[in-house]
Amino acid sequence: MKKILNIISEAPLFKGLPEDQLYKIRQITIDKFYDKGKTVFMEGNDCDGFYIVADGKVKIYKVSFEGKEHILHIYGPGNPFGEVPVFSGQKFPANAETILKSHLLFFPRPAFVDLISNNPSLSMNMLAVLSMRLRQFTVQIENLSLKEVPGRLASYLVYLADEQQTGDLVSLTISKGQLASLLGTIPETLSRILAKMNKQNLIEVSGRNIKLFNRSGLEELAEHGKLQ
Amino acid sequence: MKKILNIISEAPLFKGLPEDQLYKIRQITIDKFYDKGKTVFMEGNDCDGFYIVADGKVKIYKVSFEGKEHILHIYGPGNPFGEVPVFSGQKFPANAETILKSHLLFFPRPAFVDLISNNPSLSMNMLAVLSMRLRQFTVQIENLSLKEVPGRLASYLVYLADEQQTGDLVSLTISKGQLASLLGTIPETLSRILAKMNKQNLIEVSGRNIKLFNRSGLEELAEHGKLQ
DNA sequence: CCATTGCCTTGACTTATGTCAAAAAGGCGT
DNA sequence: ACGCCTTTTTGACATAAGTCAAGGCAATGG
Repeated sequence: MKKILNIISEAPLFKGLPEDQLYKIRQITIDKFYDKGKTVFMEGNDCDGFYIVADGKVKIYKVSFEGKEHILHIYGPGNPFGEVPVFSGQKFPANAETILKSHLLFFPRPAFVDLISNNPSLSMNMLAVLSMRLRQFTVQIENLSLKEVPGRLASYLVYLADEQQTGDLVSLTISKGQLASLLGTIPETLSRILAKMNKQNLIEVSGRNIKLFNRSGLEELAEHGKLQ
Repeated sequence: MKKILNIISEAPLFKGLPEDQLYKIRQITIDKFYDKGKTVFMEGNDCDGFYIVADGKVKIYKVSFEGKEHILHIYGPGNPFGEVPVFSGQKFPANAETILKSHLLFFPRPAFVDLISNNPSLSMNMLAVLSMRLRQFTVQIENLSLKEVPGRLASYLVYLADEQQTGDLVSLTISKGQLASLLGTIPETLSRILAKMNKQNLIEVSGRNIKLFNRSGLEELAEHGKLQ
């Protein structure tokens, strides 16, 4: 287990803050440990603070009336989540559940609000983080409403490849079912589209490892293309 | 034309701020006037500040490669827009265009950042506004990925009715084409669904005025229903 | 080594929604 | 009132993606 102060100092939210501030932040954090598949909070719960992933992985998702689940985000180490209602209101707008055994840092709302209102650079960081989130959401909405599933998948693959820096070999860090939900579709459809992309020599899938044969083809697909 | 100080003091972003702060804010605002259908900024433009609608109406939208347009928001008096890149980066993530003759207040980035980093309550307001936006986006994504068009339309109508406070009579403040885009669909589909809802005595449409006959039916539809 | 379990894939079918084209309705200035 | 333009509606059709059901595959544990 990493030292908490380390985790804090590396989180984007607290990046660049002076050491004495980090100490104060350290003071108010509460460690929480969860097994895989545990609920952290549920939509509608009162928000008494927010979290940062120290270790593990958390999915943020919504559930439709019929029980269909749509994953909004999957967060890993360093990412904060549940911070929205800290400022806007008191209820969580979605569900959070660990998809791996996880170590979370919890920041109680009153203490954090106190901290932020006395620290301009912390609030600037917070503003930057929220803005980034908004930007991601903009992209997500664009994807959902302007692109079809193959396009969304292609842009996810390209994004993964950029992130993982392993050339043309990417590996999914989540199950295909979860990926389907993240892309706003269902496993069957995802499976069929992967098979199609395979057949067209865009990619080669073996389990969770995917080789990108034709990066520019994928990028074009992500932009505007259709799959034959 | 309203006094600028009035507009500022009534905007959610600046709500509750002391008078001397409002004056300082007033000092940095720049008035801008646009005719209907004018571009305020475009996706990819460098962000040199953000805007608040003083009067008129502005649409924020994305355009797909084929030229298909999806409206993300429509903002009216009091609403800020373009504030995201002020904190997160320097490019605007979407396009902004007036859909009415509009009067906008412009806040240059450097002056505003200066202001906010010296004023904890302003930054708390800003955090609240951004959080609210994130919450709305969450709902929008949920709608797009978990609901079909009738559900999205129903929830929009119920939302409008709540907002307009005119009982069961709502009037669209935007064209049906724009509404279609806001709901992530096309005018033809919207038209057909309105006709269907009509036939089922859920609503009665006449031009831009819509009478809600069966509010709970609509709410159920918004939640999970299908239209026969 | 086999059985259980969860995850993924495939096939046949249905349906919601997009596309294209044309007509109808509405708004506006002359 | 007229013609012009935009918006909206309607119809016939195409298609992406969801549903349901069954089977395969792989990992895990007795």
